[in-house]
Amino acid sequence: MASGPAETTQAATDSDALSSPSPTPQTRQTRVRRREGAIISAARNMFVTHGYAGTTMAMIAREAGVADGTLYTYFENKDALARGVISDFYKRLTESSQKGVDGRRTTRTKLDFLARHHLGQVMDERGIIEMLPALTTSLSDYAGSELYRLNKTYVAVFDRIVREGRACGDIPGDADVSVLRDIFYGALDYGGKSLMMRSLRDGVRKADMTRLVDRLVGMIVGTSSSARSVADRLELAADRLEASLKQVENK
Amino acid sequence: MASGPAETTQAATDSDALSSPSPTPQTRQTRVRRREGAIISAARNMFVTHGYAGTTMAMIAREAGVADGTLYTYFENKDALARGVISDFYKRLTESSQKGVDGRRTTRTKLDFLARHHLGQVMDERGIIEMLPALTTSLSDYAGSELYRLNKTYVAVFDRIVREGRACGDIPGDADVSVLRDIFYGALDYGGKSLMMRSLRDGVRKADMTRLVDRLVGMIVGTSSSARSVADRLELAADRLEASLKQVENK
DNA sequence: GAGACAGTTGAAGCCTATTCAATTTCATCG
DNA sequence: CGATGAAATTGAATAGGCTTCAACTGTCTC
Repeated sequence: MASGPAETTQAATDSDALSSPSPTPQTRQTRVRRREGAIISAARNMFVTHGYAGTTMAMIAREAGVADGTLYTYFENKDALARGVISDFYKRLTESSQKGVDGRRTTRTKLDFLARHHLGQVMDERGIIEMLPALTTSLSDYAGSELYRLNKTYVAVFDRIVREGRACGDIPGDADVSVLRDIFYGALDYGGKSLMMRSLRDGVRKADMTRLVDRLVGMIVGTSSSARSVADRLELAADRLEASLKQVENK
Repeated sequence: MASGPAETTQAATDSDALSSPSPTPQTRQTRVRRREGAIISAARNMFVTHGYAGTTMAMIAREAGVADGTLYTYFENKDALARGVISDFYKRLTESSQKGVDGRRTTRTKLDFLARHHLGQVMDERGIIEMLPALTTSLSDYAGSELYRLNKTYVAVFDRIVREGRACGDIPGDADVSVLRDIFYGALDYGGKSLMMRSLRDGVRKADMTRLVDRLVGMIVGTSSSARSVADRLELAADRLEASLKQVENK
């Protein structure tokens, strides 16, 4: 009881709260939406740091500043809450990916950006995506789920690049797009785990990431490294520099 | 109580029980080992059909024909039991992979076999490997675990093929083996999931698997499909024929 | 056959997801 | 401005599954 007029302190994560800068005239609906954001954010924090099994609903409730029971007015159960966190992740990932891809000119630089971005995001919030298998008892119900739809939307970013790249002759061969997609995302997910394991020993090595991405993208667009245009190489170098700078600034 | 002198019905999986064909003179030790096999086998069945979260220790105990408490004399807890199942899987996988690879002559046919074998095994016992993320709260404790060691032993099969292939000029380029490994297994795991999803709609398509494997292996050994030797192509065709035959015979 | 002991048992304890009756909040209306 | 009721919230009670452990059983040794 008590707890005052719900002081949603943690609500302001960064995703979609804060839309109305006015402090008082919150309608009930916006407050509810804001609280949902707080719950998802709290759940994400807990899941990322303690894993799915290691976080209790009570932990999430405490972190979100609500009572245990409140969680169940927003999500049917723990699984559904985890799915909500994954959905949120996919949405952010798709949007930022598409935005970054749109800012690149050539097929190679688009793929290069997409690969680095995917790796970075998945490594940052590792554990989010890894919850997925645990939530998917049968493939057949996953096939009809919202998560599957969101995943399809996300990988569509890659599919478009490949189709356009093929149309303008950048991507040789006639392999099915789905094959290239499997190779691309499979290698990135697996490689991301490898990179994290290695970074435990040797610290994060940008060079390792670059080697993987170069080889992978090189396998898809036919040209060997030496055949890249000067413009391409400059653009890629700029990308990498910016990424490194951003990392340095965050420290 | 009762349950008689442990009738380990389910024990005879195929892995490592049955070593002594004599029926009566079981020493206490062999009975214990056999029972451990029965428990792992029961757990595997339950995990594969109901998933990790969906199977209770009581279910496993019933399937194995033991009391709930007995499970804890063999495995510390549910997680450890799941790890035992995965260990067993890796051991069988490594052995059968190495055996198959040893029976192939060229780099390409070795890789081709390894890819198909991995895909087939992972698809058959899908869910086993997928439990892994749920059991790995922190990367750092995974790095020191038996599972990590077993995984390294398994992928060493691939590593050897690559090193030998490079030595005899079959594999061009100077990319780090770890990069190729990430691409190889990543693409197979991700592709395996894709194949299973698609097979829900269209039924299993051998052709889809072939497309993925051909492309993937082709990316590693440099030669394009047209440049393969006749002997290679014959051997590959024989492999595929035999695999298909085995499937038909099993029905 | 007695003693020792590894292996087994299953009911009890504990922890956590989930429910739900009671309470509080708040937009609306007289 | 207070009354009204729907929506939202609460947290104690419930239920179910993992894990423990004191008692028991079968086997081996002398």
